Amino acid sequence: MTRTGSGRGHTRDDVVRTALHILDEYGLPDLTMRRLANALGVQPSALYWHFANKQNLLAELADRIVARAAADDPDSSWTTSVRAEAVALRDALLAYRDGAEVVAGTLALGLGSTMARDRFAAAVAAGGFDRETARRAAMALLHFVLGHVSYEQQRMQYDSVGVLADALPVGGADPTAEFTFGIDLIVAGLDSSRARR
Amino acid sequence: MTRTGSGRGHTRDDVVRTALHILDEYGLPDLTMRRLANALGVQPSALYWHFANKQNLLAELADRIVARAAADDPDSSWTTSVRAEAVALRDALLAYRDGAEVVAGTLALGLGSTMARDRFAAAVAAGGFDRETARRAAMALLHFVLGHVSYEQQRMQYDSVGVLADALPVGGADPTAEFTFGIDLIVAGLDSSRARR
DNA sequence: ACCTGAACACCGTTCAAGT
DNA sequence: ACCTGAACACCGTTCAAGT
Repeated sequence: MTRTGSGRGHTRDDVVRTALHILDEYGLPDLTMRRLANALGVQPSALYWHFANKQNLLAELADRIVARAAADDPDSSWTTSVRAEAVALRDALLAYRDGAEVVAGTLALGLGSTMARDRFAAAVAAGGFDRETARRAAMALLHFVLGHVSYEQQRMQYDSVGVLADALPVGGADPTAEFTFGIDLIVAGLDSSRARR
Repeated sequence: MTRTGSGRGHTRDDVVRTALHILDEYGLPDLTMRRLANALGVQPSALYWHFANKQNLLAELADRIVARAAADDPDSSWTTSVRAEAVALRDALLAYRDGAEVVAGTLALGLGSTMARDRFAAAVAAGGFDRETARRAAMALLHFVLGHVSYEQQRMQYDSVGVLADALPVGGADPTAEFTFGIDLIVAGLDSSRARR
């Protein structure tokens, strides 16, 4: 599967694309180096020519997943553009099975997905906030988005396997509404801190 | 290690306490069933008499970690009590290595840590919000806290091993200030939605 | 430039059987 | 009530060597 380029062997890009395919089809727990090697028709050890370790591969996946997020609604108020950024990121994460967990898992390493934070920071900064405030707000938004979507995706998976704790219809039935609610809370918080200046 | 009760063998409680000790000492990746069995002087298979699987064990750990969070500042405004709840939860998560990840990982299952959400919901509800709003706000708070502290703890671990991406002093140097900032944002957002009614 | 073969040091879980 | 022994079906990673 996925042989590109003119040379004989696989490209780093081949590996990444096959990995993304496995991720989306079978989920993060099934994305093992051995399974990936198998899908490429190659020995597991071959993967270590392309990537130093699994963590680095996952960081690359995280970058590609986040890169798909495109909000771009210029000439709109900073609040609607922050909201648009959040929705676009959520959509990008939802586009791949376990997308949020992959991104969340590599965030702390500083390897993948600096992009998401930067986009949030830029959108907030357009509201006239200083750089430090924009950075902190971006992190808060990011933590909420990653937390929410991870939760959302874990639940999808769990109740497709039917393992959800019995007495728990507790979670609201409308994830999108809950997501919007959370984002609006943070945006409103920012806006009120702006008014107070 | 840790033998309690009158009978011959280990208690479920012994297992949990030993697991918590390994978690705190060596971190989540090193908390394996085999290592845990070893610490108890028992075969790995013996653990499956006490717990159906590892996931259930982790859920129990999550419950214990969260249970330590005690805010209890009665007769204070709902905003300060939400803040106190958040700080107490963060402290509880920080009390064990990888505490946030353990709790975050079992949250979606509905097994462990319903307690954290309920405490937040109660604190918010004291502000006179309807139940649905309180629930959603509680989830937003929870996602932020878990995301923030997971990030915080991952970074501690990573740069103790010296694997942090080189060009990345990007993260602010004061985690507590960033945490407070995020919580204040959400609380302010809630407060402004209250004023608008 | 890209991969094989073989090994090392691990995982979680099941299940019959023991005391 | 609590555990053993043995097995099953896996992991990520290293490293010399091959083409």
